[in-house]
Amino acid sequence: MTRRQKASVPCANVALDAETRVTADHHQSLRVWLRMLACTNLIGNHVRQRLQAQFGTTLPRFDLMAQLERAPQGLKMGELTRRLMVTGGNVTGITDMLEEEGLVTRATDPQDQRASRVKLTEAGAQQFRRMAQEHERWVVELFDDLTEKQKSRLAELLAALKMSTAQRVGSSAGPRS
Amino acid sequence: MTRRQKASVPCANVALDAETRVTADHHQSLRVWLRMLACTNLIGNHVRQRLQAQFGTTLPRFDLMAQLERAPQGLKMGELTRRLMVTGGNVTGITDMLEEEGLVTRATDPQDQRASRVKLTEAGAQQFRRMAQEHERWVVELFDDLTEKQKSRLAELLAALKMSTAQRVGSSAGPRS
DNA sequence: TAAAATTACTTGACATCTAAAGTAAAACTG
DNA sequence: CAGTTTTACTTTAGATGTCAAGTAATTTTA
Repeated sequence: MTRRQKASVPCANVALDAETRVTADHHQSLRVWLRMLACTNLIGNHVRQRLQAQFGTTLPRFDLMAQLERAPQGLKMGELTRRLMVTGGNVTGITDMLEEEGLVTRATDPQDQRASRVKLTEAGAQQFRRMAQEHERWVVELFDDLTEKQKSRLAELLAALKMSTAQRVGSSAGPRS
Repeated sequence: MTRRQKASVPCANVALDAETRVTADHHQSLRVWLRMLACTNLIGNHVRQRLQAQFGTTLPRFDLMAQLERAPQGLKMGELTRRLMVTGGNVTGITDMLEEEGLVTRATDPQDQRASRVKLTEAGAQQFRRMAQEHERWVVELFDDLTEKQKSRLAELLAALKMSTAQRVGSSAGPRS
């Protein structure tokens, strides 16, 4: 699979140090990954529970609607798949649900009979706006201990991590079965 | 209407600034949250696909085994539920699977007939050690563009975020149905 | 332009996951 | 110490997720 290019150790005379450094690096990266996962779980669980309690909806539905809200002309299924970073089958299922609930519409693209364009209905847009407002409040509240500077720095570092990661996940990156 | 148009400009500016600041803060927190979610999805998808391809197993199974590996005396279901930040029913299901595969054992706690203690079998421990080694390699590789300093800072900021969040998710924090 | 390959999406089988209800043992209460 | 409540876990129904196979339309290719 992925050939991990063995970066030649700069100073060969410190093999032990290199080994130690590599090990420390491993633990550092793992620590960051696990900590980030914990944060994501905490926040995600909180938001999910509130969405269910206050709006009777789910996080995946909210996420899909959020994408559509930024694209008034609608999005094709493939585009949704890419943006939500989930597989196509999944997007099909969630779109089915939202369509049944009258929150989105699916219309075959006249330019390409295979594709369909998904749009928020007026009811969907209204519901989303109400939810988005609360959603923002919840997230902001959870970040309340962090200063503006800390949030800026965190945003920067996560941008760097995202680029580092996206560059390396290659073709097996997104689940786009 | 015919009132003196005295709307003190300084005051208005202050109000506007305050509003602007609040709004900016909202967007900052949201930006960080969405960026973190993107990183988590990228890394999680990558790891999941590799676990499946190279070991024929899944991320939830790996995570559960990882918890057991650090607790040679075993863990009770409730403890696993807490550590994995998922609901009890979920842990029951995954444990069932791992038990069928002979990777873990479930033994009723003699002190408390309701509870059961879950342990890695020798086969489970062996398989986990093999997987963990690769897992570490994958994660480290994805972080490769970040310097040690950046990773340290990221770890710090995520620790702060985790505390800020954990403090506020209160009773509805973890999914411990 | 007919056949092959690709693309866009859906379907089906199955693994997670939650929320809520169910079961049984332990702890608490009057 | 009987009755209630709590705790630990399981079960169930339903939503979400992957992966792989299927369908149909578009594009490529020979």
